[in-house]
Amino acid sequence: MILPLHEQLKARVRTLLAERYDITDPDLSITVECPPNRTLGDLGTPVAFDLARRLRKAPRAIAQEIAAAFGPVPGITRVEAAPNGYLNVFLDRPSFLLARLGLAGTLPALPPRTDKTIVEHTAINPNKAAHIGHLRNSALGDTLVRALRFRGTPVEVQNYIDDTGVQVADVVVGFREFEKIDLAGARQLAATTRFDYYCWDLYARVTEWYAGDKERLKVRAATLHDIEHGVEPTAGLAAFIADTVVRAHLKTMARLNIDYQLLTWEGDILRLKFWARAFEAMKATGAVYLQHEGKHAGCWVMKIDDPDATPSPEDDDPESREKVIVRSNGTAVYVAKDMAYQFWKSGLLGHDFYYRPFATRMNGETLWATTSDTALAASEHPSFGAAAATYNVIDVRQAYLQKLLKQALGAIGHQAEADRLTHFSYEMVALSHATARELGFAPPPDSDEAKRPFVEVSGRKGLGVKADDLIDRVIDKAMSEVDRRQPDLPEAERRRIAEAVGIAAVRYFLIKYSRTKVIAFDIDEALSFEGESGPYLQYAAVRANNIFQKLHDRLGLDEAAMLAPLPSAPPDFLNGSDGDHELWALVLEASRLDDVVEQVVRTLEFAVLAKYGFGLAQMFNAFYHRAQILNEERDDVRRWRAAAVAYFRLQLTRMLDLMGVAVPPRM
RNA sequence: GCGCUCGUAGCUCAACUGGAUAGAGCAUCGGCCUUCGAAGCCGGGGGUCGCAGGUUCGAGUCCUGCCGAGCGCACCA
Repeated sequence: MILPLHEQLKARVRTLLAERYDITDPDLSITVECPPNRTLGDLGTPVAFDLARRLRKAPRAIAQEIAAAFGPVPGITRVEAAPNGYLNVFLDRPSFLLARLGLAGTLPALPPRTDKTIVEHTAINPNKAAHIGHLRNSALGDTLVRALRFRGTPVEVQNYIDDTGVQVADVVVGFREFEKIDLAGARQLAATTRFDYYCWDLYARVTEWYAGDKERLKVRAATLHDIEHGVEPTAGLAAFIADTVVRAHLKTMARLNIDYQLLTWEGDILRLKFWARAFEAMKATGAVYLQHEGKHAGCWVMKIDDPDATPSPEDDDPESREKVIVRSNGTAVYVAKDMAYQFWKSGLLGHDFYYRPFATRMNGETLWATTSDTALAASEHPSFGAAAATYNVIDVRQAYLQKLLKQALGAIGHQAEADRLTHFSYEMVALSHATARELGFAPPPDSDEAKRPFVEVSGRKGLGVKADDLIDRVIDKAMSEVDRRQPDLPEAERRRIAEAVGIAAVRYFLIKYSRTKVIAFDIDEALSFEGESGPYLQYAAVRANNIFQKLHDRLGLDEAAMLAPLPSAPPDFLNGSDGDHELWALVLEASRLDDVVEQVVRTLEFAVLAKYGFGLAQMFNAFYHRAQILNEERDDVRRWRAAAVAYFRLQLTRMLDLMGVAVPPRM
């Protein structure tokens, strides 16, 4: 872990700037970087560049003055001004490594974080099986949760269930209109088939059915009305479908080590009249007002204060600067429910759900769900909602609505909460043309679709790759690789390994791309276990494990015994006395995990985490080929190498855990 | 029409948010399994960073204008 040293370095530079140049500017930011190679230094800062104009001196001269005045700082052996003006710092290698392995000294701790943070992710309509687009959301969301927890932030993970929307209504229509299946029939079906897959196909058929005759949309409207108002038998059937599909989604996500603490059901928000509360707050603060004129006459509207969010395509008339929140018939629009939900998340609603146990989490704890039924309500439950900060993980197409949410918080007088609401936006997943062709989704040759750079996934059309199908394929492929390499292991063990490898492949694939980039999903790439892939990272960790395993098996040396003498061992080899800094470079790179996590949380760019893990694994693999441990005869060299490998393994394992990936004993 | 995002090697993507010689994977060509596992390692070839200006010690990164692509902008959800 390197961040404590960053802080020490910054503090020292700050003090020097104050002493020598009388610069006490509190917002002067001192950035600490990692120089491109170890001969230049271990940490570096371009601070002299920032001061060059202010001090009317060359950056190099400033860097030299700072270096000369630097003085002793624990953990730092040398400070140097590079010819180009960088101020570079060299660390005390042995004490750095020993402290991080817990063999000597202590690590300075960073202040604890206490602000409760809600992360909402997944939020798949509970009317069909999950597809790869949903997986991107969940993989990013879950990695965010893990990253926040890694740095000590208390997190509450929620999954929002839209059980009362048109998508569920459409499947209900399918069951009743052309399958003629009632609740009892649906139960029967759920007991005997892949219910979420069945709904996937049915949903696509309903979409086609509507397209055949627009009049049929009236059936949807009536169904939606019955669901919202609890009219049986429609409402009961809808509830059953949503419940069953949600449980299927949970199972799918659990395969990837993704789970939740609370399911928030839209139906409960409706029945508990959260919107009425939110509406009162918005009226009271003037955030919404009744429009009397123009095309929005009779509607309650909210002013859009951001001109780039003009909702009307035609022109810039005054009405286009407002968003309708309550229609002239008195019903609230879609985003209104989101506002009520968000007010609750931010602790501003003054009203709470009831809660019921829903399932058991992967760690054995209870997965809770909201309820509006007092008969189901548990008398004791953890407290939910009312967070200091919120992340909503939703794809970029919802950016406009998320902006409205933020504005609503500000408009009711809670700018601080608005500032701490983050829309974690990411681009969608489409299919590469090659994969679309392979799956039988190729668009007609001369169509507009065929000319686009990728083929769009559409749940509505049943066009896409189901999450479980992808996971099955990737695990099957991993299984055949494991069978080849580990024929002596029992089947169940090989299966466990294949699952771990498959998860690594899928999860790495889903976060390796920048979130602003559309993923043109390519099945061959997703199934690849070579090069920049999850299994590559696992493989490096497995190799590191094997070294210690072999040390134990062949020489009877366990890790502790191997490393214990190091505090009194000669440090020359780690210090690069032979001109080789490869070992130290590995240690330093491994230590950067906390720095990377900070960057990732700041920018929400999880591709950076993926690349870091890959680069670290690459560094280890190169080292592994060049340097022996088992057969190394120089005792101190062998022990320092073992120490570096131990630290690398620790850090890479932590990094993989941030992606929900485990390191198998073999693979 | 307005807004957001993207354009970097044959393909898919990076570049620590303005820093040191623009790097990886795949593909391709050539080496390395009697030494801790070849899901690996080493090396070669491959670049007008979409185009044109500008800002400054420094620009793939920032500003402006073009070109190309994607997405969004309802009294839908």
